[in-house]
Amino acid sequence: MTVPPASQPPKAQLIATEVRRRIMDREWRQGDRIPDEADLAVEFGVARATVNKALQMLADEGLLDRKRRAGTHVTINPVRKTTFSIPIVREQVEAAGMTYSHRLIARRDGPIPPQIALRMGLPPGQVLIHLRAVHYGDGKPFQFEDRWINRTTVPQVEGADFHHLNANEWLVRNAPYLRADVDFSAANADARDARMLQVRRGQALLILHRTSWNDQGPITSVRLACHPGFVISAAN
Amino acid sequence: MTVPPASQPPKAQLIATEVRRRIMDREWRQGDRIPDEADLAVEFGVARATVNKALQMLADEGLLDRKRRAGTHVTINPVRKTTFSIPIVREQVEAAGMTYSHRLIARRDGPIPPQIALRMGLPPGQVLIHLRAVHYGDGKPFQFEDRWINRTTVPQVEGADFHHLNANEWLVRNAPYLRADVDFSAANADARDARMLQVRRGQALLILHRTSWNDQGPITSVRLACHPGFVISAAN
DNA sequence: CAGTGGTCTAGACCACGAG
DNA sequence: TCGTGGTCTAGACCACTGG
Repeated sequence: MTVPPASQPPKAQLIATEVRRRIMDREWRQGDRIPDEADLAVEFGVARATVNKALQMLADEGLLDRKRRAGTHVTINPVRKTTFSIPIVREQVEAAGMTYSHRLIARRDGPIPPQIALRMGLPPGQVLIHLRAVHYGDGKPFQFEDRWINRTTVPQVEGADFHHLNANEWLVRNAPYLRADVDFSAANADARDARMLQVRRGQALLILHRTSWNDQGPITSVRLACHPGFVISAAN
Repeated sequence: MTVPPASQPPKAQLIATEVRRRIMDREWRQGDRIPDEADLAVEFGVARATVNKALQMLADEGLLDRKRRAGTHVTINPVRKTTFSIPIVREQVEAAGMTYSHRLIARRDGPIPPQIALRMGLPPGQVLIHLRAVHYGDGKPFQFEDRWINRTTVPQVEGADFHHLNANEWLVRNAPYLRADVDFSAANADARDARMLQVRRGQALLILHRTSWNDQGPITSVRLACHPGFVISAAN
């Protein structure tokens, strides 16, 4: 594969693309072992480190399996990883050309229910800060948030005012996390969901549960009930 | 007594961890500019390339913003990217300790509805292969699949028998894709969903839409209706 | 313009694990 | 055991973009 003159894309990218093409075109088939880095470096006329970078990218994508000594193989079941980012509600609303607003419904201390305790890895009944809020786009409910915040790991939370800056944005700016779990599910709107989101009871809602930790322990766990029509997209 | 050097984690990892710690501990705050690669290389006693690798990892995580000339800054809104992989149904069922089976309900040609046409970027009404199948765990419905396959980009599909190997696995092995879209939403079970999944009408279902392309065009577009209780998890 | 990250190289040593 | 990928280095040139 020759690269005519000065190439715009980085060589590692070009090599990755070429390898992808060979896989797509079945020159290298599922399960096949491909040439080792040194050989490819010679073929492409680059340093081995460059080939290494290209192949690592493809391995990250899930297209290649790499093992020392065993070499690099085309993945049998190329179940590719997909990445997405949970959008900040406000940004999502504004991206849709609507005006964002939110309303803090309640903020009080309370004992965490078992399900939340399980998610956060805390003893059930431990008292955390409990928030409820609704996010609006052009005045229409967009997302209903039910959140628990652990003051042990985020002591500064005591002074935070969530009426103007919403909890998510405050946390994101004031309590960096190391790790987070997210899961998606569906649920029929219960009475409260229905009231908050102004939908009928039983309406199918996309539910997002998210829990985050720092090195001290769990920071926050939130259940987001999304208005129908809300869609989470990802690509790759 | 000499110190056994043998550092298990790669230096780039250690540096990434240390930088993460400095951000967590607010030594470097949101928006701050951090020292440039050359300085960090001196501080940590490594080559600049090693620092570069570490910082790129953190930038990929969304923790740092890097720009030429402007330097590296701690992200203001550290909205971190999350990665997940759509599990192969069979693997998911088996991971739960259940026995997987599936049933092909229908396979026939048909014109694609507008919504699918939009997703695939094909003209509405174009005739594709239309499949319906149900995936079971221990004989109980787990997922209901409604799929369209484009024989133009996957001519080999004509000879495929989806009774024994399900369409997803056949495609994954026989039609490598370059790009895929996924989205999540929620819907109330309609009559067909309810029948296929053996749930009551109106039950909230997690819906997954997935469309994939190769260099020839769209390969397949599928709607997966998941049995209640089904959860998609991601982490970071 | 010049400082900063982006990329590449040639060479080296090492760790893992298949055979 | 020893081939293969994992990682690191020191040095270099380049591309972008802020000031």
